[in-house]
Amino acid sequence: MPENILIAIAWPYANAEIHVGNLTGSHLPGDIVARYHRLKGNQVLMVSGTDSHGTPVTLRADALGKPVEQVYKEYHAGFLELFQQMGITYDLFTTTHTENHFKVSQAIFLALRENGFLFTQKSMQWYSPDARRFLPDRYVEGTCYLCGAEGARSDQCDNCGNVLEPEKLVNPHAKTGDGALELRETEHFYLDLSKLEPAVTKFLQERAKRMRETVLGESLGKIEAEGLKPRPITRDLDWGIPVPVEGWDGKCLYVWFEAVIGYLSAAIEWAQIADQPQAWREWWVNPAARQFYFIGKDNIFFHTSLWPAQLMGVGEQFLKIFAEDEGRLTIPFDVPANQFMNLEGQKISGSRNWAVWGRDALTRYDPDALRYYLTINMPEMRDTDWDWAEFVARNNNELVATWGNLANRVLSFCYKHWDGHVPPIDPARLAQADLDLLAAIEAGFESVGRELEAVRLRAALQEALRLASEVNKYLDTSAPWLQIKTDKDAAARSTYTALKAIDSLKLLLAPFLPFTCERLHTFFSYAIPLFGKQVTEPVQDSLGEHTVLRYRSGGQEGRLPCQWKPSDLQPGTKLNQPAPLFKKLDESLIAEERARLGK
RNA sequence: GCCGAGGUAGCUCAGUGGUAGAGCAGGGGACUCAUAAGCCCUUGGUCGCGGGAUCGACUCCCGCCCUCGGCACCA
Repeated sequence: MPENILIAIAWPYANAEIHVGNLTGSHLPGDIVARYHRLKGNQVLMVSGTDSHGTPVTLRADALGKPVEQVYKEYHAGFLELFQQMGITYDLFTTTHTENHFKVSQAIFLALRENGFLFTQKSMQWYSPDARRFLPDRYVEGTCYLCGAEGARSDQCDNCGNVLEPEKLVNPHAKTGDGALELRETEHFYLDLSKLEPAVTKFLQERAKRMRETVLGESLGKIEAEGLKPRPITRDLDWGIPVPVEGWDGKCLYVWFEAVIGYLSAAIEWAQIADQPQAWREWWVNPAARQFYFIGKDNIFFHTSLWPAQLMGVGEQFLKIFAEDEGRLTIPFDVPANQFMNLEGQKISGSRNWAVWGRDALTRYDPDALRYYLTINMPEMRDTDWDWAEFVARNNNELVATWGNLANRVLSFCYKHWDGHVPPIDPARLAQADLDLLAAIEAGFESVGRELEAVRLRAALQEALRLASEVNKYLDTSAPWLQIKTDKDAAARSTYTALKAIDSLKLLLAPFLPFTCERLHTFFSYAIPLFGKQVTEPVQDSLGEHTVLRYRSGGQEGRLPCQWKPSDLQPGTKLNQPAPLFKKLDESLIAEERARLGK
């Protein structure tokens, strides 16, 4: 029976391009797991969108002298292009600036309020009369009242590391250059996380066995040590989602509160666009649905504590308010957060251009070459490093040599000697060695599948590559290029065996290397593709127009049958002219790429 | 400062209370279907440092050093 799998991926913020660290951190692992479950025939919904609200976007817009909406839309358009080229197959990639997301977020807010998890509190905030707005603490600097260091942020001093009370900061001034600041009173809504702490603790304990050490330590360990404290969830801002309460004009829901709600609102928008308006419930009002959240380590708190607290806090109220219906929202199954990827030994930094940008890299390298390196080097347990020499070495020694060359050597040998057909053998006459190899490869559907289920993607890819190596060893032993000189039937059997093994490996590798596996799939002349197509389309609502990225499955009813099973390659099948799947990379590019960094 | 994760062969990483593992790189060999790829053999490590309980630890406990993240108004 097909399972419902929600693949939820961190929402990229609309003030920077996406780099390899972002890709390997969340978008790529999410896509790999989504493709695996689609191949298994499960019902997958993979969603994310551009986080378009909040102060950083407005500041960026001010700096560029452009309207905020234009700025977020420019980044959004770039994201859509990247995901299509990289094969990140979102069922819906939307944005937080939609009428639907506004409604859903406001309903969550009201449901939490109804259930008594919100309260209001007044506080003093720095206000810029010149800019006519309150400034976030992050944008106010001054002298630390504890250690005397200059350049302390009003909420925290980077010199002594202490958390500061903003109103005590000495000589405060705006980082953005606005004139004198004054303290003004303001009022905000707070989410009373302390009331939800027992529920969050239970939620984490129930998942402790499957969650990564890094994720659990960062959340459960933290709560046990410090507890959960109330957090403000509104801000003095005009770019965002209005607080749905009378008399609260000029205030918006704070971005971290509303951005995570996007996982739910995007599912609802997807259902509307797909013209099955109730379909989102299969992932969101279904205790059996499994939700996976792919994020970076900087985001752990928001996804393991805050978002579950919001979901559990709304109880049955959300569905009552939003749909006049009954039921509870599904809570996360796992949050396989990744660590960070550095670049040539240093932290990735957009402002210093110490980065490998996704769209730029794709102008010079094939998506599967990038996907391979980003997966085999994924920061699952600890930070990893993108090193151009290693990229070239792994591409040439592993991807091309072990797998690409294997597919090419067998296909071209077969194509040449059997006139473009799979050797017409009698499968009943296969030798023990042939059957042993096929059994070893077919066990991969279990072993690779087990790693993918547990979201251990490096291990899964390593296992698939190890199996490819088994086929190389088999070929060396059976040596069909020698057999064919003396015993063409024997050569036909070993070539058929190797072809069938490759046909199975193609599926095991497809979640990781979708473009080349799809191409290999066509060499075998299959009628049904492995994967569907990505399309963009405009959507109109009361806020205007936004463009979304969607995924269309290649199947008749929008879904392909289960293909995650061993090859059933028929002797005598017509093949298409094969060609190498990957390119060897020249070592000279290492120096070229390194020269680009930091400029 | 506090909390958390990590520090294992030249590189990237896996691992466990009982004589240290893989891939790549380095060295040697036989072969030629293949993108000079593949296959076989092989050299590398006092498992961050210092103590402790144990018959015995890389693995458990304590202390320290280094790297990274978080610390709730950056997402």
